Amino acid sequence: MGRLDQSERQALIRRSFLFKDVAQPILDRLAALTVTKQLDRRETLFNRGDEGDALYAVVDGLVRIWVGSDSGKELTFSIMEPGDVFGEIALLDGLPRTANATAQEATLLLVIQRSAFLSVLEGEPILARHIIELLCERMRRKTELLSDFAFADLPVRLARKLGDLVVAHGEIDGNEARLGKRFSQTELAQMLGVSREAINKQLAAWSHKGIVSTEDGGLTILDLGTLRAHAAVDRVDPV
Amino acid sequence: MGRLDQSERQALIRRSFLFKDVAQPILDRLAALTVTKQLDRRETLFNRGDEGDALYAVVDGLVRIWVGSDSGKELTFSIMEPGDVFGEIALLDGLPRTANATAQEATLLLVIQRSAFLSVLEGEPILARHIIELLCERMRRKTELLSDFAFADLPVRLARKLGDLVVAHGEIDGNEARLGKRFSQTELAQMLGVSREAINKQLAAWSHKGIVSTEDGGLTILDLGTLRAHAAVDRVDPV
DNA sequence: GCCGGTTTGTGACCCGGTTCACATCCTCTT
DNA sequence: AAGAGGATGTGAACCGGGTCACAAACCGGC
Repeated sequence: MGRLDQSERQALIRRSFLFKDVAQPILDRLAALTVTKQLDRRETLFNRGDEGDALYAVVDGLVRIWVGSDSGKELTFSIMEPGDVFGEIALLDGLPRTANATAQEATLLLVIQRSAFLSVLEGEPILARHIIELLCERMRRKTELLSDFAFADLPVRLARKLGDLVVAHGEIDGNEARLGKRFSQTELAQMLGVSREAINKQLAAWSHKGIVSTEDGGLTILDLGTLRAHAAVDRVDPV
Repeated sequence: MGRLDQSERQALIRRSFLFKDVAQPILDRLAALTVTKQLDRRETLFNRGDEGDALYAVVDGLVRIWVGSDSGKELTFSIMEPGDVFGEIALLDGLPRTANATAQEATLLLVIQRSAFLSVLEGEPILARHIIELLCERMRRKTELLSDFAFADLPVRLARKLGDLVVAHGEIDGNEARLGKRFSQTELAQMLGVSREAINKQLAAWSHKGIVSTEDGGLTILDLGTLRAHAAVDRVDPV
């Protein structure tokens, strides 16, 4: 992992769904205006309130998007993984960033400057379409998150979150799935907006029932079916 | 309030910020494809899961956008008022509606069919820009709502909500503001995702302190300053 | 192979908000 | 004017999760 040459950057841009179907010469121009950025684990990329002058694409690593209260609690909105694009809101409307972004682990990013992106956006209606789709997708996620917050209790929310994480970041193997140590209990707690202790106790309860296991530090789902049944309780149809 | 003729519909469309700067002939074409729809108080316009084949603009009245859990609780995301446009998510991405929409009172809507809207969208980059801005604005609101949910307790959230409602739907008069009977305690509770009783008790507490009054059925803020101070506690800078 | 920082595990206690159960009171309808 | 359906006001009991306070295990680095 390190700096990337022009053709590698082009390839990366082309891979993102956002730039699918955009004319090749335009992509080349865009790639030329792109730089890369390396972040250490825990390094912060931007903070809520900052000016939003760039769009980012994850090449390698994980970036956590979150907000904090000044009593020190944190809420994680999402974890961006390779291929994901983020930072679009402030970039598009010119207002301050709505959330913080910090690298969850050592991370390599592709950085697209605001001016470069907007000039392409102006001339490429297809890009605008993709942006709109991206925003719609994000809206749906946030709506989902919000109704979970309002309606579902901890066991249900944790079951759902684990189900999602396992698909995105784990290895599923029949009715089992391994998440390993990718996410600490503190991190899980921040995703759900609850205390670390509450997560620990729920996992302990499920562990006794044989639904999950926390052997050797890593988290393993032993009974995905039952976990998903927990998640399905009172589920508003996934839309 | 009733049906509108072509020129009135044109005027309404032109008034919405979404169609600002769109070429006149295109607007005329769009207006011609538009119909109006009258809803009674409590009438539902669409439900979560429905196909999203239209975009709506409120001409007169109020529309509540909400989701429900199957244990019967409801959470109100927003109240659309005259001039507001809604229903864009499902319209744009072609997926099912993410929320329910019901008329809060007798309401007149302008209905723009999906096909008509999309054909204009294709040829008008400026409209795409406005859509993007609308979506960004909605994202910011939802982010705000979500962090309130995660971080703020009832008094703070209620103070904030009342502050917002008073600006949007009340009459402010120096340090006082009248909301009248526009919003019942049940409706307030649904906006915050808490029980009706909790709202009642908080209002009673503030009433004793002289911050609000619930005389003659309507809600009046007697001390806007203090209310806003409550709302400002632990406020993540409004972004 | 030991030391400091992080992560996990767990119990005791507390508290905000829910749930339940009523008592008014208000407002529309007929 | 009466009655019905909402909306409001309020107390008692309960409980999910938060907070606090540790103990233990683990992990990387020198």
